[in-house]
Amino acid sequence: MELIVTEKDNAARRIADILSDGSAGTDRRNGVNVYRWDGGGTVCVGLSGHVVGVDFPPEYDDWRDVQPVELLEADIEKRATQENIVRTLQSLAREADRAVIATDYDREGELIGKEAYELIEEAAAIPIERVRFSSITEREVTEAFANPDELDFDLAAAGEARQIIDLLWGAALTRFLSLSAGQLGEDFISVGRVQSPTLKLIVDREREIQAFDPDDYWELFTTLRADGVDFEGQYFYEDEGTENERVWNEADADDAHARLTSADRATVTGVRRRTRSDDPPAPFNTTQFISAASSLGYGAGRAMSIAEELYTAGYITYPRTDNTVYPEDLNPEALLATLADTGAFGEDAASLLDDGEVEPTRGDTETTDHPPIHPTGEVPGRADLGDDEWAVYELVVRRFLATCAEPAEWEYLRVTAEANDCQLKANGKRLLDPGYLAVYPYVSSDETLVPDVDEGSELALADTRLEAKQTQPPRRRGQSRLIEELEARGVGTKSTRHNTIEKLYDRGYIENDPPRPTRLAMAVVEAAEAFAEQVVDEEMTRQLEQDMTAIADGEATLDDVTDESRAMLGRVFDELHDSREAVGEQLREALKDDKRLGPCPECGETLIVRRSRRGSYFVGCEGFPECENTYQLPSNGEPTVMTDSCEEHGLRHVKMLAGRSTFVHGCPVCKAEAAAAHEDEVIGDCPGCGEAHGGDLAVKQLQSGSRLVGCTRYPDCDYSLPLPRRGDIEVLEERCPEHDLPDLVVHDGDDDPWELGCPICNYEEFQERRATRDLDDLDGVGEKTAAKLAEADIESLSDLEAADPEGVADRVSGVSADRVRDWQDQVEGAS
DNA sequence: GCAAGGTC
Repeated sequence: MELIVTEKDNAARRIADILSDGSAGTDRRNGVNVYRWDGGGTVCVGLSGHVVGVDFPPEYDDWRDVQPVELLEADIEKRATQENIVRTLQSLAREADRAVIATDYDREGELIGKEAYELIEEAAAIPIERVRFSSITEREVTEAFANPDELDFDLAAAGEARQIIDLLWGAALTRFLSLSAGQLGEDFISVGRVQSPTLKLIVDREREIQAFDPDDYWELFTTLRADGVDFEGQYFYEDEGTENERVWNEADADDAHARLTSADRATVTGVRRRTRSDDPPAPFNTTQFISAASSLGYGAGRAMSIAEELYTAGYITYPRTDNTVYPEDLNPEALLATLADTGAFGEDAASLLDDGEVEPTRGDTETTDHPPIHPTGEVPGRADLGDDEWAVYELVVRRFLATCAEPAEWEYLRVTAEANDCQLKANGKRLLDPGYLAVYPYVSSDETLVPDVDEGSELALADTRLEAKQTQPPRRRGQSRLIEELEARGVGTKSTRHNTIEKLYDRGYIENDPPRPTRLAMAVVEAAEAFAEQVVDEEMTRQLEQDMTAIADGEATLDDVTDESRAMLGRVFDELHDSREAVGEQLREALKDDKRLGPCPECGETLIVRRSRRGSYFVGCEGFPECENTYQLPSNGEPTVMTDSCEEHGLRHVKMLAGRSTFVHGCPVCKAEAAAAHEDEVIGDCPGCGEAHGGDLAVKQLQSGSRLVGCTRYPDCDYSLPLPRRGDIEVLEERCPEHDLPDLVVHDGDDDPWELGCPICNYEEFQERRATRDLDDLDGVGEKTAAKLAEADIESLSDLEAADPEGVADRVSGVSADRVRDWQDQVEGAS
């Protein structure tokens, strides 16, 4: 029997399909898909990326028992991280008489291949070959299998060196900083070769913003008119041969303003017209896809998770790729013809075919990993996808269409004029031929109208505006700009950059969007700059890339490179040794800063977020025990202190992080004052007390900001029904015939009022809805996944909540236990 | 409970 091993299940299925000519059957072993054909003579199994990982021996597990520097001398072991897959691979290997490694054609793929190689070798003494192909098409795959090669152990060793260096630096320095600051729980302080330079990029920009000193300047605009058309003219002047719009001196600006205001005509001094072509974009790699999706309002992580779903469903190609050149195998005419038969893109695709020969654009990067992201021949209908999935799918299709289209042609018209010794200019643009813009509406095709005028003609001039402005600090980069920057600097990979940014959010290093660094992040970067400069410097990645190339080329060994790296890290620890106290103090102070709100209204000391002995959060005064002032916080979520603050109390707002149900609590003093001013309004009898006690139900507002309908005998009776956190609650005259309670209405800003109705009926409905809400409300569950889950009797969110993750993973192909746990977290977050 | 890299 021949055993074929691929990097992922999806690739295994497609390769089995090609090599078996569609005859392969599927069975499952330990919850892993195995594809079999040739009467069982050939089997194909997919890994899930790395199925083994590097780590220190267990005796190094306790952070307090081990000096971080001791990790430098520790052995590094490989251990199975995906035991089901390892077991399946090894049992198949024992049945096989030869094996073929068909993992992805890149460095990490070679290492994953070597991991499979060693696992097979451990189980059976059989020959093992390697095949390489850069896209899973019939021609490439059959050709690769007809000419098998050997595994490239040097290339795999380059990847292993990276693993070892990343683990050593990351673990040792993370432990050192965490220990020095006394942060040992889940709030440890992490650093790493990729995350720390990424964080420094954000911190450096913040430093520029903080150091920025704005300058005043003025700009002047006026309305010009010719042939009954109004257009905008902007004042400019020439200084040493360059054209300037900004006037840096107020007296000069006032002078120009006076001269333009006193003029009512301008004479055209120049007309320049030129046409320029605007080339269609290159095919999508991961970074450009994330960037385009961001202009549709999707964050990097969300865009990638939708793309993965579309890929798993078979609608688009693999979404993690650096390649921006379509492979030879891709026949754009054939794909356009397929799309031309569909409703949504039919006309656009057909129009491109009508234009004659199709020559797709090429980007700068041609790699062997995967083709650029493009639609496959399987086209979903609009009803097969949710709104977000469709929007992203349409983006991928339209990008493909755009790459097959002609350039757009623009005409630019520049008119200059003179009025009372002042020069004015107007720039117009007109779309002569839309070209690719006709199929790619994500790029603006807005025109600016400037009428056709002749040199020497007269324009009417009116409405001169003098605008006082200030130079602006550099902007914070948004997630997609950061990812583009990381790619340009060679930091991280196509598969990890978006995760790195999410990790920075999770670790409390950045907040908001565009991300800004916390005080902790500033302190971590400062500490690293002072003592372990390499770990925040992207130069470390560049050096590592060079070293890996040397290993891959046989010019250095894994030991040469890792020994040198160990020595360098050893020198970092020599420096750090004496500074442990100072570093710890700096980090602890920054951590506190991130929790400080502002002055205590009682004593003038500082209010800070604290945690009670029972684990709940509250706001207390740093003047404790002299000042015992405290404020409650909501019970759900982790509090973080935001940068914007309450004008009345000068206190920073508090946000409660609770996954999808994250919300802004605001100023705790305002909330406490509102609760104190609120009078409980009795609306009926309490059904919880029974007749004996005769408690009443009232609309209550708590200090924590929560609102509820609860019993007036609280805490003796704790009957309560939840109410929304936002908006004004109005109690109506109408009463519920069943519960004898009044209907409630919530007024929230400009939106239509929200009719809650009777609070008991409303609560019952809410629970009902929650129990039956559709599964595909969840991130990462499309219709196909929902259908597969239904076969395992999981049809609602409450079914999912009650399910055993391991059991689901065993029964449903393509769904892991971790994935199920993610979904369960989402359900919990939403309730 | 550390990293980064695969994958889901």
